[in-house]
Amino acid sequence: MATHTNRGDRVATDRRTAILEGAARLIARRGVRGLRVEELAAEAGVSAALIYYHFKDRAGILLRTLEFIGDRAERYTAERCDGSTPDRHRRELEQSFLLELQDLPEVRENSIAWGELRASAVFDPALRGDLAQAGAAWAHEVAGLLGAVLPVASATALAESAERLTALLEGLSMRWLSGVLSLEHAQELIVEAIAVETGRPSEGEN
Amino acid sequence: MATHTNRGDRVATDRRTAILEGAARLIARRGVRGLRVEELAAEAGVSAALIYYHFKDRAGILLRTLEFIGDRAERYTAERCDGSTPDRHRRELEQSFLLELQDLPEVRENSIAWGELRASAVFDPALRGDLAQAGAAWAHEVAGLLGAVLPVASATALAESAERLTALLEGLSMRWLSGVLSLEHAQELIVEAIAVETGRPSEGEN
DNA sequence: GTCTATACAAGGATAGAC
DNA sequence: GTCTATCCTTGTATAGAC
Repeated sequence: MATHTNRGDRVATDRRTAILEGAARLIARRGVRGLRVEELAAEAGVSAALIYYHFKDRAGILLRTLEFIGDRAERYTAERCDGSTPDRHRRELEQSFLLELQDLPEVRENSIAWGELRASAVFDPALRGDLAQAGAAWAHEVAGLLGAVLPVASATALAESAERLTALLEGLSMRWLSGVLSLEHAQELIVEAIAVETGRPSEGEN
Repeated sequence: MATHTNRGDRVATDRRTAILEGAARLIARRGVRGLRVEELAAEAGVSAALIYYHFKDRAGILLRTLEFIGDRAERYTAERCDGSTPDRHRRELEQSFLLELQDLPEVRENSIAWGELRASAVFDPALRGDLAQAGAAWAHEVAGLLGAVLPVASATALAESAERLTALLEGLSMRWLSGVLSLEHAQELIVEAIAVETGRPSEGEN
């Protein structure tokens, strides 16, 4: 369709991105339900009309923003630091979870947005596609890491372990974000859960 | 203050309860954020003005409803069927979790409301008190049940196990409610998690 | 305590100029 | 593509009669 790319298009794309970044920030601050188009316009430094021009309506904004956040998450999720030390694999597994439990703006934004997406999907089936897809990809990745730690485990056992660990992380993340659980404690709990799931209760366990 | 209780008070109390029940249903259907006072009025068969008369404002409705739901949850949570069969205690523990994973209107309502409360608390610190209190009580109860299964475990180990299991249940519950995980699978996963946490990997595990 | 009627505000969305 | 101005729906909350 687009036979050429002029400066106007570049500017437009930049504005689009600015809007999405602003939306991510605002969702982290006020939630999906608390996102106001006017406010987003101010945050992104554009007019409200422009947002409608680019994203059709409020639902469009939400959908694109959640996609945007999903893509962005792959950046800090994609930590490949191979090597073959003995329990190197376990560390890698732990890392992949601990990366989601950090008090960094981007991580918070992504976690909050994910929680919001999950909660909204309870009432809005339109969101379930994204949710299921991203969730499955994540679980699959975790199952792979688990497989490296437990080479003898069956594929289904690995898949179920992965489901439990990812579901647990979501639960812990929500407790952290809702101010009921400290970040440090959440980190300890997930690490210990990994230990339990991989059959290595660490010191102090029963 | 109230020196007597006449028929008018009885009716008023009934209406109050009807409103709270309606609110619970509506929250389960549309979420906390989707709760509309007019709609609630219709659902409860009263006028909107009456709701404001009884609950002051929208926030008041929410707070009372969440209390109401919390109290109601104790009913089906309070299953005491003692006896001292060998792994009687484990069954009791499993039951206490499986009670939260049933496709009954009341259970759904409570689970959804709980998820909404959790999600709302991320942006509204006013809700964190209720959340922390109810969560702590639940975790404590679970720790007790765990203690019966693992008499030799330390108190902290039990508390941490309880935290992991309750957080996992919340995560699984959200996945079920958001239509990404079947109820049966959620039940299997929590039962298996209990097995793993109590150190008895069931058949098929690695 | 409970209702009807209504004021009032906020927010989503569009029109039309540039 | 982008803005300013504006419309209009929806939803919270109150006034005042009964």
